Amino acid sequence: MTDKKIFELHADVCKALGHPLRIEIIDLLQEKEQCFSDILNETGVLKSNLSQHLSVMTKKGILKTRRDGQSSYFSLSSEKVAKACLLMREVLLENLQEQQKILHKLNKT
Amino acid sequence: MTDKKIFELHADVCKALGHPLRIEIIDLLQEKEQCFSDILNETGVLKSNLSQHLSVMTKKGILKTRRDGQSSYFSLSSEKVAKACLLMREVLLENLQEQQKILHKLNKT
DNA sequence: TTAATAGTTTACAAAACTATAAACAAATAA
DNA sequence: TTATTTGTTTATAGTTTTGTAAACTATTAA
Repeated sequence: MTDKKIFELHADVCKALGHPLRIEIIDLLQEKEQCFSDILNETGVLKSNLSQHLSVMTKKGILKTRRDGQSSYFSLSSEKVAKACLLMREVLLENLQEQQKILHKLNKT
Repeated sequence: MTDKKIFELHADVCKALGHPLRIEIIDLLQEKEQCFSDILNETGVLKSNLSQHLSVMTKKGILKTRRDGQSSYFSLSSEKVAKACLLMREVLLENLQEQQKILHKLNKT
């Protein structure tokens, strides 16, 4: 497989995390598998919209899904997804702190 | 800060990784800081396009940039960016292997 | 069988993203 | 100063993503 193809697929995986609702879903799934209706209640979006976002993440290999009777269950495909997501959160929080520091310094002068 | 806002900012950081060229750039910067023209030579895109993509990542706190004379230098803002990116790459590669296994099984039957 | 529940898929308009080209700005060289 | 190099910004057209609504499928209940 060419590097170019790897970059595309890698970007696709990252892109699958690049939406606020999908980040919220990843957060919900950190602890344990959840069923569709629970995620629906928790997030409060339209069911069609939720289904689409879950589908995006499942297709890119971020989530696993299984059906049990009438319910669909979703979970993180790998511990690594959770870890990567946590690292990105930390990068964000560190940047926010950095910005706060700069603002604080500006206020002092 | 509300959870909703955190999800948005977190998604923004992830989204900043969600493009093949930007993944390629992250790869280039793993080892060490690089200047604009080196990245330009390595990637072979238009300079305006490269500048835009570098700007996206810098604005979202993925990259740091500094100017030295005529040259601009870019580097990863944090070791955590590299680690998160590596984890996502591993998720991708594991998924690809999984798909290969399934294909292999199908061919056997 | 018929109705109800739980999700998924499709269609489509609005919004966001991307690549190209052209204009622009800053630093160095002539 | 004027020209050149290095990179940034802006404008724009084409593409992709997104949210809503409606149609659809599969499972369970009556």
